[in-house]
Amino acid sequence: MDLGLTPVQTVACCSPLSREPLSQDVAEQVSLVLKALGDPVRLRLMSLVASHEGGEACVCDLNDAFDLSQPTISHHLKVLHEVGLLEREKRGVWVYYRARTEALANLASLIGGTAK
Amino acid sequence: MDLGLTPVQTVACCSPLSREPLSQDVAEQVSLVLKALGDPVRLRLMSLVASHEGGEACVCDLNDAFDLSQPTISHHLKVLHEVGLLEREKRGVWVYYRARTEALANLASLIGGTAK
DNA sequence: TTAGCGTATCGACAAGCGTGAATATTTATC
DNA sequence: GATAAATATTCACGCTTGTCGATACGCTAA
Repeated sequence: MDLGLTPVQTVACCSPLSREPLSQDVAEQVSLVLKALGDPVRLRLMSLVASHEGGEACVCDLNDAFDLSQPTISHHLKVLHEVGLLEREKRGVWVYYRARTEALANLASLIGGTAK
Repeated sequence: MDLGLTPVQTVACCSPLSREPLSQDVAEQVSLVLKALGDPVRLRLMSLVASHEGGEACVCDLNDAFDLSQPTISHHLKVLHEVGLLEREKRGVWVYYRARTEALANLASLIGGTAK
């Protein structure tokens, strides 16, 4: 079933939790996305980026929002990126992360949705 | 901020991720719920219960759906219960778990919502 | 080229987590 | 009572994960 898609892309193609039992394969993919969000720091990072103007934020801004080392923040951003929740773009020395709002929307409808 | 509420109850009272940055306190509570769902087995358990007729299922049925020991399933159900995603009711020797669909809906609107 | 800055990677460590075997608890039946 | 069945708890064991310090990489400006 895996075609090199990121976990978030898998989320887009299935009925909500309450509609029918999740297959093991799908559950494994979706759980990766939820696990990525299941950390206070990453959840705040995601929220900071998503609520920032333009839906994107520079790493330099994000570092200052936490009492954590720069490598730690970088690590969390990588986790969110690998799972497909954040896009990464480098501009000069700075790196900007953008939230994939459709991914969040898909995840939301999988969790709480009733349709499809 | 904690008043003895379960983590899912905390989810109900805040704006979506993309609306404004999550506070650290809220992020900590919400991440507990997401962490609970961030496991393939628990995600399937949640889906099995939620999609079952009447929105509830007996543990006896759930055990058979996995290649895992009974204590392990019991453990996962406990995690989902403690976080407030599942309600527990004992009828005779059997235990039934029911999905809190409003909790799922609240979580969904926090993740993917734009309103409020 | 060198220096400096922003970001990522590596290595290591403690803490947390999923799992099963053994055991306990609760309820129904004999 | 005793026995059996359904579910929960305890304990122990690897594996994963969050964190930081040290270091490397990439870009820009002197």
